[in-house]
Amino acid sequence: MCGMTRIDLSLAAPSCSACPIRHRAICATCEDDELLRLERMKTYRSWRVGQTIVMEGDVLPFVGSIVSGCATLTRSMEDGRTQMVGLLLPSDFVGRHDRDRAAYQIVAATDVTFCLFRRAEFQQLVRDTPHVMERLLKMSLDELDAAREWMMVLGRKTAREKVASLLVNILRRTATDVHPIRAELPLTREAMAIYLGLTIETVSRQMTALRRDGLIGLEGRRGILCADLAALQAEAEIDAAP
Amino acid sequence: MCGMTRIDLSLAAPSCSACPIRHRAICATCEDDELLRLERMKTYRSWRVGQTIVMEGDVLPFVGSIVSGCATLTRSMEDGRTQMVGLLLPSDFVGRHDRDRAAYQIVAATDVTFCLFRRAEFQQLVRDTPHVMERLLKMSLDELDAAREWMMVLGRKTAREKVASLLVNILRRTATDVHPIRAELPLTREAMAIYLGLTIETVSRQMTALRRDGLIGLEGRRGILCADLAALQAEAEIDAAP
DNA sequence: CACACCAGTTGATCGACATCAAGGCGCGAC
DNA sequence: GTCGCGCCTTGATGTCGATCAACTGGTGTG
Repeated sequence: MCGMTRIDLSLAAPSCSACPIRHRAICATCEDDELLRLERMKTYRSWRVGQTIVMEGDVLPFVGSIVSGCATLTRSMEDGRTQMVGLLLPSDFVGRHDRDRAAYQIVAATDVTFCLFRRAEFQQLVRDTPHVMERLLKMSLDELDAAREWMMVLGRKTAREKVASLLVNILRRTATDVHPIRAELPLTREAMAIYLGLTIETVSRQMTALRRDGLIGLEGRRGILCADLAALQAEAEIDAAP
Repeated sequence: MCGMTRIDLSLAAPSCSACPIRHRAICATCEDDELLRLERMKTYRSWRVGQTIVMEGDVLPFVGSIVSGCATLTRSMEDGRTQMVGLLLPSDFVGRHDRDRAAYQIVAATDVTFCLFRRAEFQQLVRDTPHVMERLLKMSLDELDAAREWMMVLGRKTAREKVASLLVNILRRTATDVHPIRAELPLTREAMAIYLGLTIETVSRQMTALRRDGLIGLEGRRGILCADLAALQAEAEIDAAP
């Protein structure tokens, strides 16, 4: 931290129509005139890897979408035990339109850029525009389903299955479609451990074991390769049906 | 099951204005004229303890609210490992207005009564009535927060903390306010284990240990007493701030 | 170049919870 | 009554992942 060059990470917000998350984020169902309203409301803001965006309980005067990069939602107990409860990737929505305090700590897992709206303005938009509210509802219900899937992982899977499940998720969401498929892990081993309810050492051992068993390949610290996603899915005990 | 008397558990639906969950369920923000519309749409239906209401993947043509009793949402892996992902108590909402298949198995944990709406009709209601959609959104976001709290329990808490956390939740939601406070557990030891990612035996041992340590009292199989909820909360490592 | 530092890996040991097994208690059937 | 059956408790043993500890390789620094 000390010695880090202080820089302005605010960016001029580009046009919504050229936005990489235009068709997946909260704005997916908006018409051109509504996009104009959004463009007048929105602000882009970026954080460097490792920076804390908000602490648990802090006032969070914004809501918004991840445009690029990756951030984590975590909760901590007084003795330091920490659990990740959300992994934010591009197009994911952050914050509650009806609450002004963050229930979770939000940290930049990589350099990350958000498209933000002031809470009060966004709340008005939601009330004026039923299809935006419905979009928000749909995205919230999808997140709830993801959280429940994750509860299965945390409650019942072995360490090997947990690690395989996380890798499958990341490969599915971010992999290139060349063969073997390849993805860049947005998480350190520590963040993976916090995600999975494990320790760093166990994550590391399971990664090594999956590589030894020929299920994945490792390229440096962050690169993962997979020649047979179905085999890795089987290891994760994920139902074949998508 | 065999030999069980087959009975009709459908009930005439009473007036919404006399409904026990009138001010907490999806209808909480409805005016009188809207209640009339709901009364024309709704059907009451009951299930006996232990009955499966829907299986994972089944078509679920209804959505609705729990009026009385308790039901569980669970997911299972092919080898039989099972995790509870939702605990439904009176006023909780079940089903997605925009999906017609159940993502989870739903089972009656006690005798249970639902107030149901046909999916298509309910979806129309939601689209006609923005404040109902907002209510549904708020309830979904609250459920998401509860799921994330639960992820902390599953990922990081010890068996003792897990059991204490569950007891605190149930005492807070259903206890009488006499002293010592008292609640009826809506779950068997097995259901508690499936909720907490533990085995029956571990749940039983932790219940015994909490009783031995004077933190709770047990009355038969289902009754629990607690003279000092703050002490039990401390045991659960729940932040004091509500 | 030597050094520190950090993320990650690997090994040895420990302990919490799972597993396997036996027995208790309440309750309905006959 | 007593038999059988669910649900629960308790005990003995096993095992997976945590913990403690040492080490590696890459990167930045004086």
